[in-house]
Amino acid sequence: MDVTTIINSLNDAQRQAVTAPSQAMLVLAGAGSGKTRVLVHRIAWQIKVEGVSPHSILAVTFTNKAAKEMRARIEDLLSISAHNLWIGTFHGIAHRLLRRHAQQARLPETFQVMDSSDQLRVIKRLLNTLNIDEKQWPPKEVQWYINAQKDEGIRAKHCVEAGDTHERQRLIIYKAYEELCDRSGLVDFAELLLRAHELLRDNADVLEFYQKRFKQVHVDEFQDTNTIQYAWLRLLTDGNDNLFVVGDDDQSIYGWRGAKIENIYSFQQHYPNHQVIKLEQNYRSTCTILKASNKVITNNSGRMGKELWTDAGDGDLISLYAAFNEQDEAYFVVDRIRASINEGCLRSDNAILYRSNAQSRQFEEKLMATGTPYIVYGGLRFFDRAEIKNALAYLRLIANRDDDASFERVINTPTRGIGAKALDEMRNIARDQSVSLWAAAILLINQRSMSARATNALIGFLELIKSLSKEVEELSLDEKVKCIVHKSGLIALYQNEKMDKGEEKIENLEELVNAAKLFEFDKDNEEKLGEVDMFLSYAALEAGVSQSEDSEDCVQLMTLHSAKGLEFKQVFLVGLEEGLFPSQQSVDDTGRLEEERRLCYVGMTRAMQLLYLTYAESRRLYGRETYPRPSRFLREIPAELLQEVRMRATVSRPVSAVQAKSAMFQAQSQYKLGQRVHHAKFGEGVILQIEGEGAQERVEINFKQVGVKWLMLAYAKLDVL
DNA sequence: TTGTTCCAGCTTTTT
DNA sequence: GCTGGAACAA
Repeated sequence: MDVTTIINSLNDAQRQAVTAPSQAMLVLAGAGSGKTRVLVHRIAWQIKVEGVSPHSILAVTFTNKAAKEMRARIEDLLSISAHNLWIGTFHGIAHRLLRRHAQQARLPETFQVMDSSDQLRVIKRLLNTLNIDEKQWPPKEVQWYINAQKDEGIRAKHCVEAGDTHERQRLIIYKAYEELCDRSGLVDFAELLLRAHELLRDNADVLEFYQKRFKQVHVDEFQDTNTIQYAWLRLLTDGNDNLFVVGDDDQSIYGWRGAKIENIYSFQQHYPNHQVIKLEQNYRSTCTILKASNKVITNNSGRMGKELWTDAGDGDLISLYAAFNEQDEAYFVVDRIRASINEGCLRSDNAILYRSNAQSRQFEEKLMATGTPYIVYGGLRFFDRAEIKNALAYLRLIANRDDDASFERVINTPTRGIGAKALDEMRNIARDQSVSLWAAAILLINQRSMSARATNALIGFLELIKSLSKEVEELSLDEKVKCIVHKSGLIALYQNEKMDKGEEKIENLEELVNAAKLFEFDKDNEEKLGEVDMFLSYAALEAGVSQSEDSEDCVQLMTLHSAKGLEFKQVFLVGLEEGLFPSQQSVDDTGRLEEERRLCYVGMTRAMQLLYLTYAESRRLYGRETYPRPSRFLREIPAELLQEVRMRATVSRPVSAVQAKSAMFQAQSQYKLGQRVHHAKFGEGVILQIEGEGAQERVEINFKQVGVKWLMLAYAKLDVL
């Protein structure tokens, strides 16, 4: 293996980071500076040059996508299978540790991972049994509180008793929730992390084992780690000085869910021998885009300090469009996107980024109306869909009859005459005798206290699960799922539902069977799990095949948060208005406002070639017309880097203003209406219309061969005939 | 058990 | 102004 393949493609700073001797290292990597590249090459370097066994390397990311990408790139670079390399998300790694050491973590071998909606259900049920009013204690808030405590590493027993009644009540709920989860072997996301931390903290032998095993520990997006994640990393690397972290304080946008930028500062204290390397050369954007982004982010205080630069040219100015309203904003954006597509851009070269999900609708409508394929990221994930959760609950219940959450979920889905009353009875029995709902159901039947009809319905359900268990025993995973989905009556249930919706659900269930078929079961997995359990964990920890992963070329719509880590040729950053972006809730809190500003920075630095910023002068919000002021972030961009696409003074008379403007541009343009031109690809044609100015100037041409097209003059190389 | 009506709420989101 | 959930009636 030639070392040069690992370091040749790197710049000086990158190479320095990759080839540094083992020590604590903080790589401050600006947007588009090759962050993942450094991580991948660092790991490759350690394996190939330092002779570290892949077995001794740990790499932690935040998303499954990032983990997958990193693994693929390492395999690609080294042409080896990175199979025994531990690369995963914090949650995935924690899960693995807990499976391997369930006993020492004081968990049952069969513990189940809950996702957030499972957690919410459990909390609702808990409040119910505690006779606590949901009005006074919104389950969402309780969930938020519990997770926040766990993210800080705080157990109920650590909280100081006393305080006001509200405080005390909250603690009672937290405590009861912990007990309930322990009793039924349920682990939520935050618990995975906290438990994994406690496992290492309280078991010297386990800790020593992993400290010895992991010669090198790498962390991606370090600025997004929360208290407990960082504490866990410190335990793991304690005394070894082998923590290699990559992050960007300017891209920390998850403070609201517990991420601590401070971890970057603490790192420097906790690892006194550390080295800091800044990656400031940007390989993504034009100089103009970088200048503007740098300028915006300098308004934040307490930065580590970092300024991106590039070899690339200035590129086009940033376009600013003041829309009349949100409709007009959408028209403008879609119009520009279509123009770029006509010019040969891929649809997926275009991204519309917004602050909040609700904003996507206008753009969707306009894209739909023009027949432009698009994809909206975010929203409901595959394994979060109700029909999928129902099917998985059957699968769970068959694997483990004491899984109360699953039991409750499917006992009357589809409806089989077991109502709230019977269920209440079972819950009471289960609580009084500390048994599972399944056992309680059997006791209830034997009591003969219910009507014959209810009893029979209950017996029917238990028999169904029993017979399904038997039937499914010998089948392959996908056949199991298929059988369960049909025999449980789920398919029949959705067939009777109102046409369109039910059909989609059935399709999703079929997709689930397909996912089971494609699921690669690793027999020698380190967690020592069976195939079904492995699949269930996968369902809980991975987003899964997001909404029909059509690889069709699509315009990309997403929130600024989900755009992190991505890049696009053309970016439309929309809704730049006070109250929307920055959001209303953050304007009077400096800390939160700075996070909004980082979000803006993230958004701007996604753009490779062209950046459009738009805002609306009037916007319907919650049914009311609002007249927001342009976002303060716009004022932070130097005017010389901006070009206004529409004069603000023309608001009152939009129609005539546009006409006047187009007349004005026609006069300036080097092209004239009716002029004959030649295009390299489309051949000869005649100019029908001219619009825009500067980089945005575009013309409509009637080509002899290919018909009428809109072309951006900045791209199109036209010869006047 | 199902359908209707009424009412609150409404950033960002991965695991 | 719309959506989802809960409460209620039939």
